[in-house]
Amino acid sequence: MADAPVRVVVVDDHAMFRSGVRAELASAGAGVVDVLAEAADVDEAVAAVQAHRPDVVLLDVHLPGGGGVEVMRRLAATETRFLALSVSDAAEDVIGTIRGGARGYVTKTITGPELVSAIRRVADGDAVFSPRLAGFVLDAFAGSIEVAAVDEDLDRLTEREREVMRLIARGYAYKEVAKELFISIKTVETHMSNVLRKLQLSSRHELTRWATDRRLL
Amino acid sequence: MADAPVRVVVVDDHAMFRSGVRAELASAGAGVVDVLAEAADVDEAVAAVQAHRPDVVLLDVHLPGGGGVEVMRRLAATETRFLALSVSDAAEDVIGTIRGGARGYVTKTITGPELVSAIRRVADGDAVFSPRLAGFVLDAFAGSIEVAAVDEDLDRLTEREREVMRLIARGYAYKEVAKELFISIKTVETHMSNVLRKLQLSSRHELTRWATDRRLL
DNA sequence: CCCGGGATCAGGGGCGTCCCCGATGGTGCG
DNA sequence: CGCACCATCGGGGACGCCCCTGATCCCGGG
Repeated sequence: MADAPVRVVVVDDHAMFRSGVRAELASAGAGVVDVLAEAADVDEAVAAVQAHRPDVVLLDVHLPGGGGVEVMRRLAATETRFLALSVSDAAEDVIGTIRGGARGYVTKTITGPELVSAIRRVADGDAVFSPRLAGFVLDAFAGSIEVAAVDEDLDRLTEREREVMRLIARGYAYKEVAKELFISIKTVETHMSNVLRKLQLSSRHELTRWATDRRLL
Repeated sequence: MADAPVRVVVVDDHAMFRSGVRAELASAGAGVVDVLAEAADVDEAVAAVQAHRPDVVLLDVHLPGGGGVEVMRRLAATETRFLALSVSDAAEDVIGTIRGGARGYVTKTITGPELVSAIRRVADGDAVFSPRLAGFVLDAFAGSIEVAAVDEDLDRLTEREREVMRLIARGYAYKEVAKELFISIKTVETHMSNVLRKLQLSSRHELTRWATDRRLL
């Protein structure tokens, strides 16, 4: 337990959240986790890591300047380990981040002590996932061909079509989607028609199953 | 690793499956897991456990004579530990079995070595769950009030209503449910109307989400 | 400058969903 | 026997879903 402190850089675009992380880590006691620096976007993150050479980077997934994946790409040469810390538990984000090189992925619902534990385990070379995520991360790697096919299909959707698709898959009625996106019902119908055609599905029910099977919600 | 062998009774109504379990456990080597007896229904299981006093009972959930839960109820006085082994990963089965006193629950997709490991861990007093199941078992206990409420709601449905409910929740159209259950569409509509009213839901989409949230599929 | 693609919208039609009303027969219970 | 409950079915209606045709606007590439 009384090893050398783990040296950490915290990357997140919300200052409030960075403060919270810093406070939680500090309350674990001095000499357990040492926050060397913080960063709020991709450029700052790269600079901070190159300057401080931390053991672990706590990395937000959604980050101005390209996201956490971009940070990892530009620091691929270093031997720093990345622990993704995100509000999202969508498969797109998780799989993408792991592929980008993260050694772990936990959601922001994590408690302070759990985070400390996760950081130490990543520093030791372990992979750490939130319990909910572990299962489908393994599934995704077991069936990685299928995941690739999904991404291909998903790429054929436009941004607007993806928005509509997500809401429909969650059970929104066309009317509700229209209100949510400030567009007409008819426009929603058009987008949905395109979505179903591009994904080769024939009803919103199949879409729901398609999306839940792939944890896109 | 070289502790005393774990003494086991295998309970399952399929002889073929019992043979498979026995073979897999034997291939782990002599003196690791010792299969004392097999049983194919509730009465046999109770008798076998009382006769052999095993460390662990490998217990199928769906069993003629009342299911695995009944076996555990009638053996509650013993200090035997139960490891449920089932094809089902439905929440109803998992939660019910755990409540009945099982110390673990693994699905039949498990490999031989994993099963050996699971048996040893249960014998040592650990709780063992298939990765997919661990998450929602914990969820269920965290929100056990809600689970109780679910069961209460479910109990208010008749058998026929539950059948219809399951099919609808899986995305079947009324017409398809009718064909599947050899009844008229109108009857399906009546049942669905009752289901929605009893569960205080207002659409088949809410029903789908309700069911998937609780893993009733 | 035209052409393609994306986003927006409209009308109309076929079918699915969900509700209202009502009806029949079976079954168990006091 | 009367009564409650269940399963079964029907008509009809309001609205949702999905498709088709067709239209406008904007934007970027050849």
